[in-house]
Amino acid sequence: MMNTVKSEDPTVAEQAGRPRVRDRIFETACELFYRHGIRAVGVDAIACEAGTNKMSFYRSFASKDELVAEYLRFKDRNFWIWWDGIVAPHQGQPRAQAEALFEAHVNKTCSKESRGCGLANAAVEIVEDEHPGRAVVIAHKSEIRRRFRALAKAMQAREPEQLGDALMLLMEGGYLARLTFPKGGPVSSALHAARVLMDAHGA
Amino acid sequence: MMNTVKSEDPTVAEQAGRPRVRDRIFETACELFYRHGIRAVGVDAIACEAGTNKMSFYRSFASKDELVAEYLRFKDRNFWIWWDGIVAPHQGQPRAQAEALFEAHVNKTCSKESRGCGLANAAVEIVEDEHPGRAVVIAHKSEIRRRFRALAKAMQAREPEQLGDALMLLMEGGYLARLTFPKGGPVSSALHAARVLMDAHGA
DNA sequence: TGAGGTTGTTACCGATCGGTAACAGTGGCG
DNA sequence: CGCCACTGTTACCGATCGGTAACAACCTCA
Repeated sequence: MMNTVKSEDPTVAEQAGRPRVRDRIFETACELFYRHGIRAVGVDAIACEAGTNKMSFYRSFASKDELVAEYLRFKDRNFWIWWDGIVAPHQGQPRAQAEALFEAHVNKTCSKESRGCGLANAAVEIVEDEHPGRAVVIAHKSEIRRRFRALAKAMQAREPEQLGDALMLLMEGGYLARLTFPKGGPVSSALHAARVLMDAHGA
Repeated sequence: MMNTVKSEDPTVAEQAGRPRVRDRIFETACELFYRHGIRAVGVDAIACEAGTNKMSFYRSFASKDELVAEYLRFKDRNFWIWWDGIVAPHQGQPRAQAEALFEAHVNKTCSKESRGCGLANAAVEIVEDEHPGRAVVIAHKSEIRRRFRALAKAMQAREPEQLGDALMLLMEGGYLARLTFPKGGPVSSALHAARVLMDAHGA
């Protein structure tokens, strides 16, 4: 009754050795949400696609909105892991970091499976302020802005806030454009545009 | 029985003196779709908000998808009327035209009621290729790209395709950013960024 | 062996989805 | 007046939405 070796504490169990049902559901939900949109995917569809049923779903998640919020937090975490991984090899060289970011961004966004940015898409779909996912989206985009501005400042660019915002607009625009254009869309020009902007700002 | 003065031909009636029900429904639908999103608004809500009922709705529109497509065509027409109106005063001066476009874009997108671009939002919500609205969105965004590139070429800019794409990314990014940021968001920097880009391309 | 926790299964809830049938009322115009 | 187009009303359809109750099967571990 006291301490067994595994899975006694629910909070520990949630992040550790939890068998698989919850993980399968979550993984399936992430893919469906990203590919088809949040509102377009129902709880039944998620559970079914994950090889289980709705009841098991609600044994693992309090509500669909809560799952959506968790999906968005997952996307957020992954994004910054991606960002940090791109930036790391060029530590202390903000200009090179920005270029690497845009090169990776173009590659990622041009890939066949890309449906833009899941968090940006959620910004379109989730309008209600009370939705638990809305705060995640806002925090994510605010952090992007902050980092781009910090990057511009580190480059010692003239008008770093303007440059940072401009870089962010380029990236966000690429995500959006990917939804209507196939691989050869305007996103392809993002890296070039970013370079031109940074040059012009003396960075 | 032959030609009376009004409303004998259904196709004429549809675009001319049709009393008001259809128009009220359509107007209401446009506002609700833009404010809350397409998937979030049901037929019942539209009809009710327009002061009528679902039956009258389906007497005027073949289906919700068809109404959505008409909404998007409406947004498309309005956009080009806006664009042409901004561009007209600076005929023959492509650089001034582009600047006027971005100034107006910033103003429009920063307004309190703005929810970005209805067509871009639809690009997120409508995933199915068969949806009658999807083609409208794709055509709209393709035309935007074409016009920006043409504008860049008219400026005699270096690498006009790249500049045109970059300007488009800036504008689209502004639409997207508006969904997460209040008035003072990154959109504010769009005009400045566009100027810098055009300068750098020798336009 | 026995107990507890995790699953699968089935049926159900009220609400809403997009869409339709049938009928009553109303207005304009010949 | 009488016709007819338009509108409102009500009730309904099958499907799906998010969410729950109750019970049987299972696996693990003591």
